[in-house]
Amino acid sequence: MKNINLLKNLNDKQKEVVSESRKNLLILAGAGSGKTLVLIRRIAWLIHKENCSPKSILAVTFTNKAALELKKRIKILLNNNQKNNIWIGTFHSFAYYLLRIHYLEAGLPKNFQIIDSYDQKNLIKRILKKMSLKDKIYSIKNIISYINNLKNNLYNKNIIYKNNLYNINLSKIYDEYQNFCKITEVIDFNELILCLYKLFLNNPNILKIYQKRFKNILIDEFQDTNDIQYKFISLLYNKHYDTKIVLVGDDDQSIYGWRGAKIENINHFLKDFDNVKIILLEQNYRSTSNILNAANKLISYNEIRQKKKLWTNSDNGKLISIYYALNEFDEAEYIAKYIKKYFFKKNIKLNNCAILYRNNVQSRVLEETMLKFSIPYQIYGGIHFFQRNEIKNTLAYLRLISNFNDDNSFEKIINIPKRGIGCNTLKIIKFVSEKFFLTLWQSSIYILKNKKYLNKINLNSLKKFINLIKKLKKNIIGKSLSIIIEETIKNSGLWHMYNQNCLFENNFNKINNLKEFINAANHFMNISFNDNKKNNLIDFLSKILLLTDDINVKKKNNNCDYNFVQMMTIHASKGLEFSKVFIIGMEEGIFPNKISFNEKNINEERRLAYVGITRAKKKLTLIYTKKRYLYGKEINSIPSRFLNELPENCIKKINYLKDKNIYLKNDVLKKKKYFIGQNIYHKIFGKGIILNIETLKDNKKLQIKFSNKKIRWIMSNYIQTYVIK
DNA sequence: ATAAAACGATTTTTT
DNA sequence: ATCGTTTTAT
Repeated sequence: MKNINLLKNLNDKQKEVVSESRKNLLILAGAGSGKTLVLIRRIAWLIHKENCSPKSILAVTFTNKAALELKKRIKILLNNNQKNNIWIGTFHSFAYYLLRIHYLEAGLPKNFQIIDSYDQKNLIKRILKKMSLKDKIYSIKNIISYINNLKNNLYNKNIIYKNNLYNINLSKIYDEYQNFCKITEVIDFNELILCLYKLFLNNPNILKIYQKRFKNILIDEFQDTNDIQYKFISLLYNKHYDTKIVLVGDDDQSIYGWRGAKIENINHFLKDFDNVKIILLEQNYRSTSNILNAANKLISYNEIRQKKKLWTNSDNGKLISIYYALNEFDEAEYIAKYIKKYFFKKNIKLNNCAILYRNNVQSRVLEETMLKFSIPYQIYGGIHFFQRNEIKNTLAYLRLISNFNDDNSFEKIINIPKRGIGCNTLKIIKFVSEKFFLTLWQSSIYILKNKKYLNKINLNSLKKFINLIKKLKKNIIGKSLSIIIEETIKNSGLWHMYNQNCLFENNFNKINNLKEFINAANHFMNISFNDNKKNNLIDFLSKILLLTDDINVKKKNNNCDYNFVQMMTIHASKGLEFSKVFIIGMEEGIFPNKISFNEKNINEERRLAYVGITRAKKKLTLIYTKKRYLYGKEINSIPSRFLNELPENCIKKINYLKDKNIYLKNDVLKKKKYFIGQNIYHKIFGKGIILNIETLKDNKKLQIKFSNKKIRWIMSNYIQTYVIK
């Protein structure tokens, strides 16, 4: 083990990063410059060459996925199977872990729970209702950014906002929000980090323990850190303990400014910390010269940036194609035909091919077209697994069981499945809760005890609900997590509710998601923070919000394993690479997005384009259209300004428009016709015959008898229905 | 209390 | 177009 050469196959700059001794480092690592490899080697170097204890190393990543990858690769490099005590994780999981230990000093309840942005949104809606403020004026988006801003500025209300009525109300909403979190024992994602920051600030003795321990701090994706995270790093760093920080980032790939990330933190670091050495990793091992030249030229239109220029030893490669499509259907078909031509005929794995887009809505036509051409694909993103309604409902039951005072969850499921507790009953429960300063649960108990406020029927419904929750809670004792979840889903009536209408495609998926959730429970418990193997429900419920996984991948046309065209937003593609990349919708208003038509945001859009382009290894195709349907309207497209910012000698224009006009009239505009008795084929259910047709606004609901004799209603626009010619 | 109809907004998304 | 929310009708 001691013989591994940690500098093997590295260029000079990379070697410098791995072996630089006892200095604060700022590593500006361009796309495809071997950043992760270098980070891993550096960690191994610290342990083997500088005799640092693995315990002294804190490595912070932007996502759990990245953390897992880092852990895995370090384990392989260090070639040991035992736990190595290196702390690798996100800011949030680090904060969570420490706050569970120091909850008392942090002023948190022992069983505090975490709320995600979805819960946060719901909570704000409820507060607006309670305060009778119109959420059109006080938009949820503004309120969330107000809350996050305040937390980023350590609750200092005086700094940013003027004293007008609007801001006074915002401030009131904020107080309500914080108060509500306190009562129901929950904290949001930002508060996690802020709480730990405060804990350290107010308890120097605790801070000292961790300052002494973490003498090597490495932060990946530094351009994505926000204010409070930066403040936190500064606090944890103590030069008197010889702490050394390595920050790795790329200001050109900063695409999360809208979420509060501050590229300026790179400059702050240079100013605030002593003895910082900057190392540029500019040699790219991923792309051809043409692709890199295009990326460099494009990003040079951003004026304020750390000047950095990617270069490569590889040859020019193919020219970048720019295809001018008639509309989004033509756009998708061009890609489908290309894939058929180059990937199918030559038998190249489809995983090497990615289709990237600015907005998720753009994936729909792609999806239809891939199905039409029988090309297997995977879509990343869209609605997150844990934000699906059926999962959220299950979570709400589980949370209410573990904390009766969780008002958010209480309100969410009080009438799911329907049990005759409507908004009037809820209003009364709320009224009583406000009158006596009770949570919704306590208020319900009060109402039941005093038999006041509600009539007999409603009283009875409420009693049934309260008893159900009590029964569910009793039932979990001594059982394993997946059993708890399964029984909660079944006993709560959720399973029955979704299963009842299982004939509909939607509910069929929901039941499947619930099954997946039950299975996932065990998997999640295995990913624990360090050695903490406590398998209790409370820990699990917080963890799944922190340790989100890639369950939200949608696979279709699954002919063979691991062979799908990859489809995702450009944001989601960050950190990945593909031989062949298509970027679609290169049009003003779409990319750059029309909401970003101001200088600051245009720069971020440009960085996004830069990220997209640099995903490609061998061949890149950019597509824009003449016309496009968007939100039900046809618009004339204007080519994206980014297309004009590419060097002429790297690109090749393709324009088949003339031939396409005839083709379109005959094919794309023709709508499918269905009739009773027609034989069809469905991608999941197989062969079937149409029994009944119900016409809706623009699509049709088909009742189909499948070969297994089951009868289902299927929406015709679900496309999995194929007409057999 | 619940179902149907009208209305309206509409980027990116991880923790 | 589509999804979520609010209003209106049963």
